[in-house]
Amino acid sequence: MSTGELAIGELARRSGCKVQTIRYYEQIGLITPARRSSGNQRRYDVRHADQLAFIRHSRELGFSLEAIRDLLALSGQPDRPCADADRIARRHLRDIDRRLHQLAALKAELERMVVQCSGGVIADCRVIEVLSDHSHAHCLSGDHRDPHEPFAT
Amino acid sequence: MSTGELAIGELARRSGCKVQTIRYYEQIGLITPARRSSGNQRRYDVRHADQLAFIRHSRELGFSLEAIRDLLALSGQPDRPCADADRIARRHLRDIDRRLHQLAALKAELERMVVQCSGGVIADCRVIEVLSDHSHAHCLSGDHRDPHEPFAT
DNA sequence: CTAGGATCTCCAGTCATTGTAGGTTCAAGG
DNA sequence: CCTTGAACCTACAATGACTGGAGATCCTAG
Repeated sequence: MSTGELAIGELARRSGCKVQTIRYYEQIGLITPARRSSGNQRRYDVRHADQLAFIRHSRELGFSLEAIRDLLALSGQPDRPCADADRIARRHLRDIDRRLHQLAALKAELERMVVQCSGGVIADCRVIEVLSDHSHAHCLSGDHRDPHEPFAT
Repeated sequence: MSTGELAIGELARRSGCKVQTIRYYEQIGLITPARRSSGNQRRYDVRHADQLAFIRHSRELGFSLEAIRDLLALSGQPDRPCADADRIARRHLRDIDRRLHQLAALKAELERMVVQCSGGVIADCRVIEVLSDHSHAHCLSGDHRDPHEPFAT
Protein backbone atom coordinates (compact mmCIF):
# COMPACT_ATOMS: atom_id res chain seq x y z
CA MET A 1 0.00 0.00 0.00
CA SER A 2 1.62 3.19 -1.18
CA THR A 3 -1.52 5.32 -1.15
CA GLY A 4 -0.01 7.54 1.50
CA GLU A 5 -2.40 6.12 4.05
CA LEU A 6 -1.14 4.85 7.35
CA ALA A 7 -2.31 1.89 9.40
CA ILE A 8 -2.69 2.58 13.10
CA GLY A 9 0.55 0.81 13.95
CA GLU A 10 2.50 2.96 11.53
CA LEU A 11 0.88 6.09 12.93
CA ALA A 12 1.75 4.94 16.43
CA ARG A 13 5.37 4.38 15.42
CA ARG A 14 5.62 7.81 13.85
CA SER A 15 3.80 9.74 16.54
CA GLY A 16 5.21 7.99 19.57
CA CYS A 17 1.72 7.28 20.87
CA LYS A 18 0.72 3.70 21.55
CA VAL A 19 -1.86 2.06 19.34
CA GLN A 20 -4.23 1.73 22.26
CA THR A 21 -3.84 5.37 23.09
CA ILE A 22 -4.76 6.45 19.59
CA ARG A 23 -7.89 4.33 19.70
CA TYR A 24 -8.67 5.81 23.10
CA TYR A 25 -8.32 9.34 21.77
CA GLU A 26 -10.74 8.51 18.99
CA GLN A 27 -13.14 6.94 21.45
CA ILE A 28 -13.31 10.04 23.63
CA GLY A 29 -13.65 12.23 20.56
CA LEU A 30 -10.31 13.97 20.92
CA ILE A 31 -9.27 13.18 17.36
CA THR A 32 -11.50 12.89 14.32
CA PRO A 33 -12.43 9.28 13.56
CA ALA A 34 -10.28 7.51 11.02
CA ARG A 35 -11.49 6.34 7.65
CA ARG A 36 -11.98 2.57 7.65
CA SER A 37 -10.63 0.08 5.16
CA SER A 38 -12.93 -2.48 3.55
CA GLY A 39 -11.94 -4.78 6.37
CA ASN A 40 -12.81 -2.20 9.05
CA GLN A 41 -9.27 -1.21 9.85
CA ARG A 42 -8.37 2.40 10.58
CA ARG A 43 -6.57 4.32 7.85
CA TYR A 44 -4.92 7.64 8.57
CA ASP A 45 -3.45 10.48 6.59
CA VAL A 46 -1.07 13.27 7.41
CA ARG A 47 -3.64 15.45 9.14
CA HIS A 48 -3.97 12.79 11.79
CA ALA A 49 -0.24 12.64 12.27
CA ASP A 50 -0.25 16.40 12.86
CA GLN A 51 -3.12 16.17 15.29
CA LEU A 52 -1.34 13.48 17.23
CA ALA A 53 1.90 15.42 17.26
CA PHE A 54 0.01 18.35 18.71
CA ILE A 55 -1.60 16.20 21.36
CA ARG A 56 1.57 14.43 22.27
CA HIS A 57 3.55 17.60 22.64
CA SER A 58 0.79 19.12 24.73
CA ARG A 59 0.69 16.06 26.96
CA GLU A 60 4.44 16.20 27.34
CA LEU A 61 3.97 19.75 28.55
CA GLY A 62 1.50 18.48 31.09
CA PHE A 63 -1.77 19.72 29.61
CA SER A 64 -4.81 17.65 30.48
CA LEU A 65 -6.81 16.09 27.69
CA GLU A 66 -9.58 18.57 28.42
CA ALA A 67 -7.22 21.49 27.97
CA ILE A 68 -5.90 19.89 24.82
CA ARG A 69 -9.42 19.54 23.51
CA ASP A 70 -9.85 23.29 23.88
CA LEU A 71 -6.48 24.00 22.35
CA LEU A 72 -7.24 21.75 19.38
CA ALA A 73 -10.54 23.51 18.77
CA LEU A 74 -8.73 26.82 18.96
CA SER A 75 -6.01 25.76 16.55
CA GLY A 76 -8.68 24.97 13.99
CA GLN A 77 -9.90 28.56 14.00
CA PRO A 78 -6.98 30.67 12.82
CA ASP A 79 -9.02 33.85 12.61
CA ARG A 80 -10.08 34.03 16.21
CA PRO A 81 -8.09 35.98 18.76
CA CYS A 82 -5.55 33.91 20.60
CA ALA A 83 -6.50 35.19 24.03
CA ASP A 84 -8.09 31.86 24.86
CA ALA A 85 -5.03 29.83 24.01
CA ASP A 86 -2.91 32.25 25.94
CA ARG A 87 -5.20 32.03 28.95
CA ILE A 88 -5.05 28.24 28.96
CA ALA A 89 -1.28 28.29 28.75
CA ARG A 90 -0.96 30.91 31.48
CA ARG A 91 -3.23 29.04 33.83
CA HIS A 92 -1.23 25.93 33.20
CA LEU A 93 1.95 27.84 33.85
CA ARG A 94 0.60 28.97 37.21
CA ASP A 95 -0.18 25.37 38.12
CA ILE A 96 3.27 24.24 37.12
CA ASP A 97 4.78 27.00 39.15
CA ARG A 98 2.77 26.14 42.22
CA ARG A 99 3.73 22.51 41.90
CA LEU A 100 7.34 23.49 41.49
CA HIS A 101 7.28 25.33 44.81
CA GLN A 102 5.58 22.44 46.52
CA LEU A 103 8.10 20.00 45.19
CA ALA A 104 10.98 22.17 46.26
CA ALA A 105 9.58 22.31 49.79
CA LEU A 106 9.10 18.54 49.83
CA LYS A 107 12.59 17.99 48.58
CA ALA A 108 13.99 20.13 51.35
CA GLU A 109 12.11 18.22 53.98
CA LEU A 110 13.07 14.85 52.56
CA GLU A 111 16.68 15.90 52.39
CA ARG A 112 16.68 16.90 56.00
CA MET A 113 15.10 13.57 56.87
CA VAL A 114 17.59 11.56 54.94
CA VAL A 115 20.66 13.49 55.95
CA GLN A 116 19.79 13.23 59.62
CA CYS A 117 19.25 9.50 59.48
CA SER A 118 22.07 8.08 61.55
CA GLY A 119 22.05 4.64 59.98
CA GLY A 120 21.11 3.11 63.31
CA VAL A 121 17.89 1.35 64.21
CA ILE A 122 14.30 2.27 63.42
CA ALA A 123 13.76 3.58 66.93
CA ASP A 124 16.30 6.33 66.26
CA CYS A 125 15.52 6.85 62.60
CA ARG A 126 14.80 10.41 61.64
CA VAL A 127 12.88 9.31 58.58
CA ILE A 128 10.35 7.41 60.62
CA GLU A 129 10.39 10.02 63.32
CA VAL A 130 9.63 12.87 60.98
CA LEU A 131 6.85 10.95 59.32
CA SER A 132 5.38 10.01 62.69
CA ASP A 133 5.45 13.51 63.99
CA HIS A 134 1.95 14.49 64.69
CA SER A 135 2.71 18.14 65.09
CA HIS A 136 4.64 18.50 61.85
CA ALA A 137 7.05 20.58 63.88
CA HIS A 138 9.89 19.47 61.65
CA CYS A 139 8.45 21.11 58.61
CA LEU A 140 10.04 24.38 57.70
CA SER A 141 7.09 25.13 55.56
CA GLY A 142 3.40 24.45 55.73
CA ASP A 143 3.47 24.38 52.00
CA HIS A 144 2.60 20.75 51.64
CA ARG A 145 0.98 19.65 48.49
CA ASP A 146 -2.70 19.14 48.06
CA PRO A 147 -3.37 15.48 48.98
CA HIS A 148 -5.48 15.21 45.84
CA GLU A 149 -2.50 15.61 43.58
CA PRO A 150 -1.52 12.34 42.03
CA PHE A 151 2.01 11.33 42.79
CA ALA A 152 4.36 8.40 42.88
CA THR A 153 6.90 6.35 44.90
CA MET B 1 -19.40 8.52 75.07
CA SER B 2 -16.29 9.50 76.97
CA THR B 3 -14.57 6.13 76.77
CA GLY B 4 -11.74 7.70 74.79
CA GLU B 5 -12.98 5.98 71.67
CA LEU B 6 -13.52 7.93 68.49
CA ALA B 7 -16.16 7.53 65.84
CA ILE B 8 -14.88 7.64 62.30
CA GLY B 9 -16.07 11.20 61.75
CA GLU B 10 -14.21 12.41 64.80
CA LEU B 11 -11.07 10.61 63.65
CA ALA B 12 -11.47 12.19 60.23
CA ARG B 13 -11.80 15.61 61.77
CA ARG B 14 -8.71 15.12 63.90
CA SER B 15 -6.54 13.52 61.25
CA GLY B 16 -7.56 15.62 58.29
CA CYS B 17 -8.40 12.50 56.28
CA LYS B 18 -11.87 12.13 54.89
CA VAL B 19 -14.19 9.51 56.32
CA GLN B 20 -14.25 7.71 52.98
CA THR B 21 -10.49 7.69 52.83
CA ILE B 22 -10.16 6.09 56.24
CA ARG B 23 -12.58 3.35 55.23
CA TYR B 24 -10.62 2.93 52.03
CA TYR B 25 -7.35 2.57 53.93
CA GLU B 26 -8.93 -0.11 56.07
CA GLN B 27 -10.30 -1.86 53.01
CA ILE B 28 -6.91 -2.12 51.35
CA GLY B 29 -5.33 -3.25 54.60
CA LEU B 30 -3.21 -0.18 55.15
CA ILE B 31 -4.50 0.39 58.65
CA THR B 32 -5.58 -2.23 61.16
CA PRO B 33 -9.35 -2.73 61.14
CA ALA B 34 -11.29 -0.79 63.73
CA ARG B 35 -13.17 -2.34 66.61
CA ARG B 36 -16.91 -2.26 65.95
CA SER B 37 -19.64 -0.99 68.22
CA SER B 38 -22.68 -3.13 68.95
CA GLY B 39 -24.34 -1.39 66.02
CA ASN B 40 -21.43 -2.17 63.69
CA GLN B 41 -19.91 1.26 63.67
CA ARG B 42 -16.13 1.72 63.71
CA ARG B 43 -14.54 2.78 66.96
CA TYR B 44 -11.00 4.05 67.07
CA ASP B 45 -8.42 4.76 69.71
CA VAL B 46 -5.29 6.84 69.78
CA ARG B 47 -3.12 4.28 68.00
CA HIS B 48 -5.29 4.75 64.94
CA ALA B 49 -4.94 8.49 65.10
CA ASP B 50 -1.16 8.05 65.16
CA GLN B 51 -1.25 5.66 62.23
CA LEU B 52 -3.34 8.07 60.23
CA ALA B 53 -1.10 11.00 61.09
CA PHE B 54 1.83 8.98 59.84
CA ILE B 55 0.03 8.11 56.63
CA ARG B 56 -1.18 11.60 56.03
CA HIS B 57 2.18 13.16 56.54
CA SER B 58 3.76 10.59 54.27
CA ARG B 59 1.15 11.26 51.60
CA GLU B 60 1.77 14.95 51.91
CA LEU B 61 5.39 14.19 51.23
CA GLY B 62 4.32 12.32 48.12
CA PHE B 63 4.95 8.75 49.20
CA SER B 64 2.74 6.18 47.47
CA LEU B 65 0.49 3.99 49.56
CA GLU B 66 2.76 1.06 48.75
CA ALA B 67 5.79 2.91 50.07
CA ILE B 68 3.79 3.93 53.12
CA ARG B 69 2.82 0.34 53.70
CA ASP B 70 6.54 -0.54 53.88
CA LEU B 71 7.30 2.45 56.05
CA LEU B 72 4.48 1.57 58.44
CA ALA B 73 5.72 -1.99 58.77
CA LEU B 74 9.20 -0.66 59.44
CA SER B 75 8.01 1.81 62.04
CA GLY B 76 6.47 -1.06 63.97
CA GLN B 77 9.86 -2.73 64.39
CA PRO B 78 11.98 -0.28 66.37
CA ASP B 79 14.85 -2.73 66.83
CA ARG B 80 15.60 -3.33 63.19
CA PRO B 81 18.18 -1.28 61.35
CA CYS B 82 16.74 1.71 59.60
CA ALA B 83 18.54 1.16 56.33
CA ASP B 84 15.29 0.16 54.64
CA ALA B 85 13.48 3.31 55.68
CA ASP B 86 16.43 5.33 54.55
CA ARG B 87 16.50 3.57 51.21
CA ILE B 88 12.78 4.23 50.60
CA ALA B 89 13.19 7.88 51.47
CA ARG B 90 16.26 8.27 49.29
CA ARG B 91 14.60 6.66 46.31
CA HIS B 92 11.65 8.97 46.77
CA LEU B 93 13.99 11.91 46.99
CA ARG B 94 15.55 10.95 43.68
CA ASP B 95 12.09 10.80 42.09
CA ILE B 96 11.16 14.19 43.46
CA ASP B 97 14.37 15.58 42.17
CA ARG B 98 13.83 14.19 38.71
CA ARG B 99 10.33 15.58 38.62
CA LEU B 100 11.61 18.93 39.78
CA HIS B 101 13.98 19.11 36.82
CA GLN B 102 11.28 18.11 34.38
CA LEU B 103 8.90 20.70 35.76
CA ALA B 104 11.54 23.40 35.56
CA ALA B 105 12.14 22.56 31.90
CA LEU B 106 8.40 22.59 31.17
CA LYS B 107 8.03 25.89 32.93
CA ALA B 108 10.77 27.41 30.83
CA GLU B 109 9.14 26.23 27.63
CA LEU B 110 5.70 27.42 28.68
CA GLU B 111 7.09 30.79 29.64
CA ARG B 112 8.66 31.23 26.26
CA MET B 113 5.38 30.24 24.63
CA VAL B 114 3.32 32.66 26.66
CA VAL B 115 5.72 35.56 26.46
CA GLN B 116 5.97 35.28 22.71
CA CYS B 117 2.22 35.30 22.21
CA SER B 118 1.55 38.60 20.55
CA GLY B 119 -2.08 38.86 21.50
CA GLY B 120 -3.12 38.64 17.88
CA VAL B 121 -5.10 35.88 16.26
CA ILE B 122 -4.70 32.12 16.47
CA ALA B 123 -2.91 31.98 13.15
CA ASP B 124 -0.01 33.93 14.65
CA CYS B 125 -0.26 32.49 18.16
CA ARG B 126 2.99 31.12 19.46
CA VAL B 127 1.19 28.90 21.94
CA ILE B 128 -0.55 26.99 19.22
CA GLU B 129 2.47 27.10 17.00
CA VAL B 130 4.82 25.65 19.57
CA LEU B 131 2.38 22.92 20.45
CA SER B 132 1.90 22.10 16.79
CA ASP B 133 5.58 21.94 16.06
CA HIS B 134 6.31 18.49 14.91
CA SER B 135 10.04 18.82 15.22
CA HIS B 136 10.01 20.12 18.76
CA ALA B 137 12.62 22.56 17.52
CA HIS B 138 11.43 25.13 20.05
CA CYS B 139 12.32 22.99 23.01
CA LEU B 140 15.47 23.99 24.79
CA SER B 141 15.57 20.62 26.39
CA GLY B 142 14.60 17.11 25.38
CA ASP B 143 13.85 16.60 29.02
CA HIS B 144 10.15 16.13 28.59
CA ARG B 145 8.34 14.23 31.20
CA ASP B 146 7.27 10.64 30.94
CA PRO B 147 3.75 10.70 29.47
CA HIS B 148 2.73 8.21 32.15
CA GLU B 149 3.10 10.76 34.88
CA PRO B 150 -0.25 11.98 36.08
CA PHE B 151 -0.67 15.73 35.70
CA ALA B 152 -3.30 18.43 35.55
CA THR B 153 -4.65 21.49 33.76
C1' DC C 1 -40.41 8.55 70.97
C1' DT C 2 -38.89 11.00 67.33
C1' DA C 3 -35.95 13.70 64.47
C1' DG C 4 -31.78 14.29 62.31
C1' DG C 5 -27.10 13.71 61.77
C1' DA C 6 -23.68 10.18 61.51
C1' DT C 7 -22.65 5.89 60.06
C1' DC C 8 -23.00 1.50 57.39
C1' DT C 9 -22.22 -1.31 52.76
C1' DC C 10 -21.94 -1.48 48.05
C1' DC C 11 -21.09 0.33 43.79
C1' DA C 12 -19.86 3.70 40.14
C1' DG C 13 -16.92 7.39 38.63
C1' DT C 14 -12.54 10.05 38.15
C1' DC C 15 -7.99 10.51 34.70
C1' DA C 16 -5.20 8.81 31.13
C1' DT C 17 -4.02 5.25 29.84
C1' DT C 18 -2.50 -0.01 29.61
C1' DG C 19 -3.39 -4.76 29.14
C1' DT C 20 -5.94 -8.85 27.96
C1' DA C 21 -9.00 -12.19 25.45
C1' DG C 22 -10.80 -13.78 21.52
C1' DG C 23 -11.70 -13.03 16.93
C1' DT C 24 -10.60 -10.81 11.93
C1' DT C 25 -7.76 -8.79 8.19
C1' DC C 26 -3.78 -8.04 5.54
C1' DA C 27 0.35 -8.87 2.86
C1' DA C 28 3.94 -11.82 1.70
C1' DG C 29 5.91 -16.37 0.70
C1' DG C 30 5.38 -21.00 -1.12
C1' DC D 1 -4.43 -20.06 -4.45
C1' DC D 2 -3.40 -21.02 0.20
C1' DT D 3 -1.24 -20.52 4.35
C1' DT D 4 1.15 -18.21 7.74
C1' DG D 5 1.81 -14.80 11.16
C1' DA D 6 1.85 -10.09 12.26
C1' DA D 7 -1.16 -6.48 12.76
C1' DC D 8 -5.62 -5.27 13.44
C1' DC D 9 -10.52 -5.27 15.54
C1' DT D 10 -13.97 -4.82 19.76
C1' DA D 11 -14.99 -5.06 24.39
C1' DC D 12 -13.87 -5.13 28.85
C1' DA D 13 -10.92 -5.06 33.22
C1' DA D 14 -7.23 -2.98 35.74
C1' DT D 15 -4.23 0.74 37.47
C1' DG D 16 -3.76 4.54 41.93
C1' DA D 17 -5.84 6.93 45.29
C1' DC D 18 -9.41 8.30 46.23
C1' DT D 19 -14.51 10.61 45.84
C1' DG D 20 -19.40 10.56 45.64
C1' DG D 21 -24.01 8.66 45.80
C1' DA D 22 -27.98 5.50 47.06
C1' DG D 23 -30.39 3.43 50.36
C1' DA D 24 -30.43 1.45 54.84
C1' DT D 25 -29.16 1.55 59.81
C1' DC D 26 -27.48 3.60 64.19
C1' DC D 27 -26.88 6.97 67.83
C1' DT D 28 -28.08 10.60 70.70
C1' DA D 29 -30.36 14.82 72.18
C1' DG D 30 -34.65 16.81 73.10
